[in-house]
Amino acid sequence: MTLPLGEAIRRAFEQRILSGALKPGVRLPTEQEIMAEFGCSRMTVSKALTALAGAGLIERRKRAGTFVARPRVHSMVLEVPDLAALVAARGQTYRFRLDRRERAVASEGHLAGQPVLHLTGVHFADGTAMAFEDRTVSLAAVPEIAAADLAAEAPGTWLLHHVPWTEADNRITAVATSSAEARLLDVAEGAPCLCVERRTWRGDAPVTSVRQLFVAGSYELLAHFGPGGAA
Amino acid sequence: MTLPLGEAIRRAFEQRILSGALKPGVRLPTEQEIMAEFGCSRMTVSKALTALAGAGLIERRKRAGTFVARPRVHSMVLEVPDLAALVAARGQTYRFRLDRRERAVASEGHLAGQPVLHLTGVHFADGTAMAFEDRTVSLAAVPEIAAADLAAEAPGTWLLHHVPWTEADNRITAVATSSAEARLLDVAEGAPCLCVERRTWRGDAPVTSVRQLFVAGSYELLAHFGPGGAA
DNA sequence: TAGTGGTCTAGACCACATG
DNA sequence: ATGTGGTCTAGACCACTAC
Repeated sequence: MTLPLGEAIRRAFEQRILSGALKPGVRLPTEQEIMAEFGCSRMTVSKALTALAGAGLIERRKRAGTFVARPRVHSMVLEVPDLAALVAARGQTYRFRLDRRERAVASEGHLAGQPVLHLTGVHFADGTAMAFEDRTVSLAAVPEIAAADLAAEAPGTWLLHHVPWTEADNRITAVATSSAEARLLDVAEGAPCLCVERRTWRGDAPVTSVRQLFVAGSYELLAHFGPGGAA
Repeated sequence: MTLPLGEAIRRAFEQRILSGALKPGVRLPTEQEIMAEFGCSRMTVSKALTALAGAGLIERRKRAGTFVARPRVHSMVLEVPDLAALVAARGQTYRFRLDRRERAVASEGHLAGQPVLHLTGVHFADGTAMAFEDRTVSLAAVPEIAAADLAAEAPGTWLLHHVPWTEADNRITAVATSSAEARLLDVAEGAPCLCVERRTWRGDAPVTSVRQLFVAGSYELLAHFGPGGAA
C-alpha cells in the first residue's frame, strides 16, 4: 500500500504532534524545508498542512510560520440518532403520539415573527413514554408540513426525510420535570431528564426549533473523538 | 473583498446545492466543464470540490463523476471545554478540591488490570459546588502524574496540558444524585445532574476514564453543525 | 477502453505580518 | 524590508470503474 505523498506528509506531522515529539506552540519547518525533507513540490506540502489546519492540529500564521496548536477545547463528534430508528434498532416498537398541532405566529426565539406550526407530543418505546417533545416549525421555510400526516410519522422524522437542514445548534442540559411534563412521561414530578434543545436553519432561514425531554435511563448521547471520527 | 477563485467556486456550488437548484443525487459538471465555466485551472476546481466533499455536500466517484450527496448524516460537533477555562471565562473563580488520591489496580473498565491512580474531587465556581468528578488514570500510560500537584491543577486540566490523547468516547446522560453525591454537591438527594462519562486512549493504550456529575443549571453542553462547524 | 477523478510538479505572483 | 503562507497555473501521469 503506497500512500499518496501528500497524505504521507499529513500523517507524518500528525504522528509527530500526537506522539508529543512536536509540542504545542512549537514552530514547524517552513514549507520550503518540508519540500526538501520529502522531496516534493510546495503545492503538495501546502495541501497536507491545510488539512492539518482544518483538523485543528496546527495553526498557520503568515510571515511567522506554522505552529502546533495549543490544546484548548476538544471537539468531539456527537451522534444524533433519529428516535424512531433508534428504538427500532433496540428491537422495540416505536410510536409517537401527537398531542397538539396548531398554527401560530412565533413570538420569540429564532423563529420570532414567522408563521409557524406548533407541535407537542410524546415518543413511546414499547408503549412506555420515553420523551416529550415541543416543536415549532416555520411554515415559511417548510410549507409542505401543513399537509403532512404527523400522526403516522413523528415531526422530527418527517423533517429529517423532507427538509435538508444546513446548520444546527444544540444545547444539552439536565432538568427536573415539571408536574405537567411528569404526567405526560408517567414519572414522578422533579424526576431527572436529559434535555436537548435544538435549532436548525437552511442557509439563513430558520427551519425549526425543538425541546426534547428524555426520561433518565431511556436515552443517552454518545460522542466520539479519534481517527475514525473525522473520516 | 475579492474572493479567492477556489473559494468562489466552492461557494457557488454550495449555494446551488443548499438552494435546491442542485438536488441530491444529481450529477455535477465534470471538472473540465467547471474549469471552462470559471476560466481557471483544474487544480483550483479540484481543491474546491475536495472541500465540498469534506463537508459532506458532494460525493465524488471515479469514472462516474461528482454528485450531490444524499440526505445528511446526523452528527454534530460537540465542544468539550476545560472546566477551569470555562469558569474563568464566565468571570468566576475556579477551584478544585481533591478529596481522594490513591493507587490501585483497576478491576474493571477499559483500564482493567492496570496500575492506576484513583482520584475524586469537586469543582467549584465562586465557591459553589458545580461538579463531582471520579477519575481513574493509568500509571502505565501517564507515569508523570504520580508527581503532579493535583491540588493546584485539576486532574482533567493537568491531563489536557500534559497528555495528548488520540481517541475518546463520551456517554452523556441525566441521573439523580445519590445521597453521598448530593452531600458533596450541596444539593437535595435525587436532584437532577448531567452525567458525562469519558474514556480516552493514546493510540491503543487506555489513558483515563472519568465520570463527571454536573449540577443541573450549572453546566450545559453545546453542539453545532454547519458550515462554520470547526469554529 | 475511454473518461473520470486523484495526485503531483515546477514554477509564479501576491498579501501580509513580523522582525 | 523580507520571508512567510495563500493562491493559482498549465501541464502531466496514474488508477479506477462504469460503459
